[in-house]
Parts: sequence; C-alpha cells; structure tokens
Amino acid sequence: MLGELRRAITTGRLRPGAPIRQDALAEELQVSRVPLREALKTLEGEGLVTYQAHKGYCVAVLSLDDLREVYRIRQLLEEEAVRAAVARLTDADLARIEAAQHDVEHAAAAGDVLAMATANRTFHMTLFDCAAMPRLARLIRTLWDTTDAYRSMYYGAAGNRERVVEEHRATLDALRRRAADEAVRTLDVHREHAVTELEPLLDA
Amino acid sequence: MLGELRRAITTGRLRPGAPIRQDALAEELQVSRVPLREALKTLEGEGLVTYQAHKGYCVAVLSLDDLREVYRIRQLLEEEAVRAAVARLTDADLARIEAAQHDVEHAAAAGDVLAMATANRTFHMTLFDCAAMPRLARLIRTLWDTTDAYRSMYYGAAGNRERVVEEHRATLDALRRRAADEAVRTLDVHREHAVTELEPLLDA
DNA sequence: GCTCCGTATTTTGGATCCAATATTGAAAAT
DNA sequence: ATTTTCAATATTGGATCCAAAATACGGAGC
Repeated sequence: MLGELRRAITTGRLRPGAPIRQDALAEELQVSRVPLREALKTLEGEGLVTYQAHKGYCVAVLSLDDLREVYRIRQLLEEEAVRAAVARLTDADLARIEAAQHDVEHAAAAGDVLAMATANRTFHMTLFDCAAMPRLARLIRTLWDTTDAYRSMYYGAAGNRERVVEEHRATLDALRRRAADEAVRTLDVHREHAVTELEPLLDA
Repeated sequence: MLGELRRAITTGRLRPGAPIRQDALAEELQVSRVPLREALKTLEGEGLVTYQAHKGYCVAVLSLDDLREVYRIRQLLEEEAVRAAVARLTDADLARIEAAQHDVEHAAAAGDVLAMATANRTFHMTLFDCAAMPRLARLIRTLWDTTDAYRSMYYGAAGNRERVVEEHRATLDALRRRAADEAVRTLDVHREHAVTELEPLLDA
C-alpha cells in the first residue's frame, strides 16, 4: 500500500503541489484513512509530501534550489558509497551491476521509460549497497525518491537515454579496474548531466 | 506529543532495545493509539525506532558499526554545511553562535548534563543553519538524534565537558576569522573525540 | 523432565465514528 | 459593486471498536 502510494507520487501520477484528499485517496487505495495517514507520515519523513496541521498533506514540490541541494548532497554521499563499495567489490557484485546495465540498455533501446528508470535505479543502488553502509544507502535512496517524479521526464528524451547508457559503461569500466577515483568522476558527470537536463523541467 | 516521545527516546528514558507497548505508552502520553502510531512512523523514518509488521516498534539500538557509520556520514555532511555556512556567515550569526557557546560553558561549569546537551546542540545547529541548505541541516539533525540517547552519558564525565568547551572555542576562533578549513578540522577532532568516548558506552 | 501442540490472552492492524478546525458560499452592510 | 460576517460544508484529528496476528500459557504425549 505504502509502495503503491510512493509509486503514485514518484511516477508523477499525483502531481507535485496537488493537495491530498485523504478520503478519496483511501477509497482509491482500498484502505481506510488510518493506515493511509501512517503511510503519509513516512512519506513526509522522506520528503515526498509536505504537511500542515489541520490543512493536510500535499505532494512536495521541488524548487530549483531544492534540486541543486539534493544533487549536491547526493554527490557527497554517493562518493563515499562508491569508494567504500569499490574497496570491497567482488566479481559477483560486479556481475549483478552488469546485469542491471544489461536491463538499462535493453530498456533504452526499446524506449521504455518506466523500465529505464527502474533498471537505472537498480544499477546504482546495487553498487551503493556494496558499500555495506546501510544507513548511507538508505539516505541516498530517499534522496533519489525526492526527484523521481521528474526522472521519468528525463528519460523521455532518446538522447538522454543514449547518454545514460554511455555513462554507465564508463562507470562499469572503472569499476572493473577497481579505479575508485575514476568511478567517482564518471558518476559526477552522470549526475551533472541529469541536473542540467532536469532544471528546465522544474519551472513548469 | 511527538516531541515528548522523541525526548523520551533521545534522553534514554525509553531504553534502546525496549519494545514499545502502544497501549501503555498512549495512556502515558494521554492520547489514543492512532496519533501515537503516526508519531512512531515519523520516528521510524528518523531511525529512532525500528518496526516489524505485526510485532510492533522497538527503541532502536545502535551497534558499533552503526555509530561509526553515523559519525562518518555526519563528517561528510557537516563539512559541507560548515563550508557553506562560513561563506555566508554574518556577524549576527556569529553572535548567536557565541551566545550558544556561553550557555555551553555555563552548563559545563554547573555540571548540568541536560542543559549541556541542548546548548551544545544549539551551538552546532545554529552554525549549520547558516549554510542555507535546509535539507542538509535536516539530515544532520536526524543523524544527531540517533545518537542522542547516548550523548547524555558522554556529558556525564566532567573531563568531557571541559574538552567540549575547549574544542568549541577553537571552532569559534576559526569562525571569527572565516577560516573554513580550520573550522572543519576542529569539528573533525571534536567529533572524533566524541566517537571514541561513546564507543565503550555502546557495548552495554 | 522435556517437547510439542492447541487454546487463551495479549498486542497490533484496520474500520468506523465523532469532534475540531478550516474552507466555502451566501447574505447583509457599506 | 465590494467587502465583511456568519452559517453550511468539507476535511482533518482523534477515540473507540472490531479483526487478525503473535505471544504466552497449559496440558497431553513421549
């Protein structure tokens, strides 16, 4: 249920800024308002919705400043995660990341935006999870969630999909050689491209 | 109500690892279980309590690995916050930080552990808030919360209180000269001392 | 005496109901 | 015509109640 609600927000079905009518949403999700309110509280903690006492919840809107701040924090945390991950990366780990990349390329070729978003996420999170720093991974995940509503727009453009594929290949190459600095650098440009593409989309 | 519950955990009145009986706690807090459950959901998001479906909530316990991970992440995020804060630090900001330090010294001399903890927190958070990165400040705050249950033990020792005062003075000196690198360094040692003192306390 | 199983009790999860607050709309006054 | 006020409505916040799951307890079997 929580997952379903989170997806409704991160896929953009519930538009940023839209007020959340508990009664209607509860009926739509086939639950009562109590569990819905609990779910909204966790989403509030993740920054996906905002809350005002006696006024209710709204789908969070991301300002340009928010976007830049989120990506800056991601840069800091992901660098740490990548370095820790590279230090303990096994061949089996690498194989799982490569499998995710396979899915990314498949989705990119097919132009499947949704599959692209999930495969991309798997690619990165699989790497981050190798750091064996669960709290760090969790923080990164919630930061990703806050921009997920806009990510699908990003993959709408075929050019972006192609570039993502290329950038992942560069990261994978660095990972295979256990070149931490280079992996960090490739991910930095990867992220930088995303933020520059996302910025214009945020004004609307 | 949420704040009251959070304090009960961060001050250690609800011991780490203890299961949370909703009925009893609701009565103690003079509310019904519904708002309590919402509060627990937000605390779960902050990492103060853990949750298992159909088994309920427990006050989170911090392993040694958790402690080190939290402090490592804090180091990363706080460095960013300090650098951003120093870049835009006004004299009025500095005065507010100095006022907090005054409270810290007063509490340290009086041996008031609780006042020490809150004044110390104000000292640091006032600085971090100057970074004008609200999400970053919020993340740092929740990281602090996860170790607050143990912080009061830390201030129990007079030696630790004295050292904290000295370390804050070093930081303040760096801030007055807008010396970002030095401020970061002094806070790093400050944090490192805390973690080495905290580690032994965690085994119990 | 110990283990295993089934029932009783406790505890959590969810639904409904009522109270409190906010929002909307209409009527009245300027 | 515009603004203000007050009532009607909608929406949230919280309490109570019922169902489902887990735990605790006790008895039967070995």
